[in-house]
Amino acid sequence: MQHGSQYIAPTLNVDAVIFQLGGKGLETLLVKRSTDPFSGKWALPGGYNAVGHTTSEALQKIVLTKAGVDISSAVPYVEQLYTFDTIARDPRGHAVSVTYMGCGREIPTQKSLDEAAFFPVSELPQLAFDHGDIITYAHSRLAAKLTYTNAVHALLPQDFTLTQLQTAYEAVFGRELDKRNFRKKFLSLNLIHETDKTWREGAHRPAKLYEFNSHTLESLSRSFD
Amino acid sequence: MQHGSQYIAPTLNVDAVIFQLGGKGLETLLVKRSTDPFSGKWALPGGYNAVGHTTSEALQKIVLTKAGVDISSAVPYVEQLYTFDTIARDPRGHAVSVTYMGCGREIPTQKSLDEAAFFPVSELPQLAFDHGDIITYAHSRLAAKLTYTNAVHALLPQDFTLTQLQTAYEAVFGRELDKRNFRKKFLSLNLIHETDKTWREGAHRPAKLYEFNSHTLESLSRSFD
DNA sequence: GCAAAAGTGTTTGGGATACACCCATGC
DNA sequence: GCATGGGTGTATCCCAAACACTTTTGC
Repeated sequence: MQHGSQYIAPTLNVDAVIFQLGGKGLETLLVKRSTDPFSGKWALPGGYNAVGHTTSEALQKIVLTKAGVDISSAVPYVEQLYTFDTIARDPRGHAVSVTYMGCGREIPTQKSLDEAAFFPVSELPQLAFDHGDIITYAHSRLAAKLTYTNAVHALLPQDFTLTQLQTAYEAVFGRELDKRNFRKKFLSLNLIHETDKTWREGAHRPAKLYEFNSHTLESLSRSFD
Repeated sequence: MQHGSQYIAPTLNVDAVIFQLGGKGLETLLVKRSTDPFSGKWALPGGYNAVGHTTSEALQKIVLTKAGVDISSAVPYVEQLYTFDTIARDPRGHAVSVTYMGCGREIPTQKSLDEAAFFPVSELPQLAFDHGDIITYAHSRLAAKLTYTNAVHALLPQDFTLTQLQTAYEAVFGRELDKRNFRKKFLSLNLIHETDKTWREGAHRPAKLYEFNSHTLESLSRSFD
């Protein structure tokens, strides 16, 4: 097939699954659609990717505009997820969506075009398009990433307690872990070190605070859980 | 941004990294370009994805036409790899490429538009576009897949010897494995069973032939190497 | 002193690794 | 009988999993 003659490209979209931890575990950012199709339904923040912009650039701009979230400052870990391309996924016509997955913590949302909110992945509303599938896929990918990389750092503050760290893993994995085994194993990976600070909260012993040695993504020497 | 006003989509391409085992280890399918850009250079089989066709459909058709390889019959394992989208990757203009990785064995190539051949990944010619990066990425992904799935089956015949199986792993991993440990570990995964056939070849003891219990993709209970 | 979360060790079983010789065949 | 690749077992170490009590604080 030659370009130019009668080649027509499908629409190119980008969509983002942005995770953070909240009171009810892992949450994902959604926006309420105000136009058809799926007007009134919640959806992943996303939109058109025009020629001349990379998918990351388009994503950055769209998520800021539509959901009021600035990925470059508030979402330290972002990776491309998968490209969804079934013909029928958008009732307006063939649209290929390059999806991304990102993680952050206490992500601030500015004023935006659409109403935006974080929903616990365990209590998602009805979703537009195939966005439910995309979230499920992103969740499983995040769980996998936590087992063989230091990606958790993006879900935690700079200084964190071992309990917070364990809670992050439990929220993503959806199951409880043994405290003693978790600490022994994680500390043996040499990814984090103690600080001289402690965290006091409530009527109980204060917790030591830890820091990651590096905030760049690394593969673990042996996989975790 | 609204569709319709002045939205123009980038060109959508698909490209395939098709692996098989050959005399010099892991090989990948390339086609020789006969037109600019990169005329005369080797490239991955790929081409335009027009509206109305999924990327798999487009891939299927393009690889058959340009390289003479019928994916549906000769490439039992195919998965989507990554979407490459840097603006400058195609000198003709912004083209987003959805790439796929596939594995087969003794893949027949029919007559095709372009000259097509398998090259050992250790001896690749100069490649067009960013196709060298794509192959490197596909190779690392394949190695990872072999550690946690039964995907090797796609590189082997229906009946195979344990030596063939080990050789397949060694070719993909690029290093040698211990024979006794390999056999003990692989057999303990319960993915394969002995047949009553044997393989005679050369002046030495004949080898037992094995079969996979299932040819559908499965995740291993514990990861391999 | 009591409630609440932080912190800490030992035992046991199984898989990972390292390693060398005998077996069945063709010529 | 000899060359060639097929086939096999053991000892050691480390990691994974299971499991319960003491410590430090606020009130």
